[in-house]
Amino acid sequence: MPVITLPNGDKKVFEKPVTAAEVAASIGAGLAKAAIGAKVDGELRDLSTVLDRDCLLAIVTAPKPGQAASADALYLMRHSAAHVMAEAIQDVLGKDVLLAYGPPTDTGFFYDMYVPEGKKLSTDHFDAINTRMAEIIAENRTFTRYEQDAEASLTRLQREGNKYKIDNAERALGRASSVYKSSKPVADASMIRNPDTTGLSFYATGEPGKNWEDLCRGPHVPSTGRIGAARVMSLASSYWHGDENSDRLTRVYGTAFASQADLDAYLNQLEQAKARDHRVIGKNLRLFHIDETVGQGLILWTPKGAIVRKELQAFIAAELKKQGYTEVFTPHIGSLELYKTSGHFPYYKDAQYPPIIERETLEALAACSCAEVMRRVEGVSARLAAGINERTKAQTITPDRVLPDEQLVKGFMLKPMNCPHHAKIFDSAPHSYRDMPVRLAEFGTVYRWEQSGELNGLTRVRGFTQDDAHLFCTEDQIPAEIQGCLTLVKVIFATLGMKDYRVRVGLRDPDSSKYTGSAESWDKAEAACLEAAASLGVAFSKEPGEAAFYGPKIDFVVKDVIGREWQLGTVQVDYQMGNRFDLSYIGPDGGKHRPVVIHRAPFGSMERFCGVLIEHFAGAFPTWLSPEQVRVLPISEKTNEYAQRVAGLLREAGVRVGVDAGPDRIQAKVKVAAEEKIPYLLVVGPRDAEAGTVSVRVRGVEKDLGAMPLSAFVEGVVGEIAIRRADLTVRP
RNA sequence: GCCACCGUAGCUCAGUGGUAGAGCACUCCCUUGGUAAGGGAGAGGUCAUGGGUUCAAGUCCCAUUGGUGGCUCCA
Repeated sequence: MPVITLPNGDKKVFEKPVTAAEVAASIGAGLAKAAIGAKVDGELRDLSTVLDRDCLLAIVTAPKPGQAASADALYLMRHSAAHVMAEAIQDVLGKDVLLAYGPPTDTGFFYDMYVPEGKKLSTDHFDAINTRMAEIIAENRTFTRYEQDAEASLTRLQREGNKYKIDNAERALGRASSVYKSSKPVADASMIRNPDTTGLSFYATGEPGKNWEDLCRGPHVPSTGRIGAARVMSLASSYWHGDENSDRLTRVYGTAFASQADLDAYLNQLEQAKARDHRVIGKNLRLFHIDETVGQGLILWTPKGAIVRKELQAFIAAELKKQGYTEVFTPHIGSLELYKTSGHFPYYKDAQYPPIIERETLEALAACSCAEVMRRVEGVSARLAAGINERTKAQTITPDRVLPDEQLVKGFMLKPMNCPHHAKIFDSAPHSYRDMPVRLAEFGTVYRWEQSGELNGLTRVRGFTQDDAHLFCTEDQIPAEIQGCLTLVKVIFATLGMKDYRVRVGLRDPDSSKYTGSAESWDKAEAACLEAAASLGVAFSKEPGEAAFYGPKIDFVVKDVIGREWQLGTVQVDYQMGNRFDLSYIGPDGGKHRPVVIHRAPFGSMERFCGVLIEHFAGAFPTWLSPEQVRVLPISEKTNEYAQRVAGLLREAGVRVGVDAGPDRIQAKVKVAAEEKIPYLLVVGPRDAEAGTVSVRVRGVEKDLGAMPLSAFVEGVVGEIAIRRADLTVRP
């Protein structure tokens, strides 16, 4: 006698077990018709799920026309559409395409599959796949769930010869995989585990034994017709279980929506996003250039982009000054020994440009074997090893890396981080506890050997300038310093009108012993990070196990126009660097103490941050950031002279101004300037020349706003720039 | 780095084995005008690079290089 509690608190009592569909029908015909799934005690289930005990039940419905679909409804449709797409692909390419794993995602779904040798899935197949998917949806076949016990299931999968599904099944059953030795955990075992029985569930799209079937945990919509609209989107590749040593699979992305209109709107939105892409805008507005002859991932800042970057940097620098930072400059390279001391080399050598070795040394090494060269480059002196091992109280440098001095290869590295240089600056003078914290800031350019496939416009590059600083402080000062970093973030994001970011607080994994520093220190630092993050007023997540081994951290993450997340900045507490570099300050007791170091680059790099800003503003920067803030447009060449006078006055006032003195008509000049997203256009003709006025047109306002005295305009625009206003406010 | 796709004028792109094209931008000429393109002419190419197949290659094949989307990675 199940008692079903509905979301509004109503209770319904049934004499015998009922399906969720029957409950929906008992509530109303309209609900029954709209129902596509059920949420039982918070878990998404098929509508056909039998309810045989007391539970909370919410019916998941397809949205009415014009209404937004619920996340649950989209999940059901997309999970179901993944089956439909898989069937369509097998119809088009053949049954020997082996299905592996096909979950819903935020914007659709994908299905990983193995395409046998000799066959190829390409975008040329998309029309056929889409057509077939539409047919399957039109056939409105029922999603039929049935269960088999473990042995029968495995026997069946063996017969079908799909090792991926066997692997899935074994993992779902909690057994070690007999097919794969991958050390990585299954991506999401719950996708296929049947929570109710010890067996496994299968779904037939139609009749079991007759129509297409797949091992699947579910749930699904009742029938294919309840998927509003679906289509295949793109091809990519993936590894089985995300393990690059495992099989390479073809990942087919698709998406589904409750209606064709929703799908069209989504596709349209993707189109729009493309126009906001910083790579597109950067090219159109001539902000930056990447040249293959210069090198992958190396940004050439063209004059206009250089202005944006410079203004942004000046803004950040001004805020740092207010917070008591002191600026330093350090070179782009440092000796190998420096990075051996910090530990970056050779531990992160794969992520760095290879060492720069002097010509004579290189010639001497020419006779050595490759392995010998590596050994001599990566080796350290006995003195250095002893020092580090003593200070870190561990065998940080193993004996096999210690070589006699004459065998060590000396050389330099392009710096992958600024901290070793800054540590050396700190160490170059004695420090009293009275001087702490020491805040060393530098827009420091670093170089990292990112994998070529990861490079992306301004957001992932190989040479970039961090808004870096290192705060050398006492343990007691950590909370205030972290708070200061976050205040800076708040001020700058607020000025730029950026609200769409999230914060991750990386905490230590309590089970792990890999961390350095005492438990009490960690507790305090973690508490300080959490408190500071909470004070920002945006969403933040605690991420246990995500701390660096040397301390907890706060990361700032933003999304680009196509939904990819990029980490901007980070604030990291570091208990280790003081040891590696033997840093100290004199305490009140007259003795030496280790400073704690806070690494902070809240905006990450100027490159990535500018990329994000370009997308944030869609290239329409506020006046203070705009490469060209005002453009004067003479009506005809007869007023060119007046236009030049206007421009001269603005330039004298510190405004970046241009003049379009060409032979075009005013309509053409306005159009061109609008496309270049210039904040203010001043149209000047004989009337203005006579009266000493300018006719103002403001970006985003599609008409002439009338004339105003030139002096008033200058005053207005200069004021707007001075306070870094986010919007355009000067009006006649 | 791996997989797939792509690379034609400064930009956006057409060109399915037979004489390299369009629009915009650029230069010049006409037009001297009041708010999203007035008109005309001209110039601009080693079709990413290198090799191969072919009587003939932008087009087909191989390699390299760069880009895009994913995967993996990201101190």
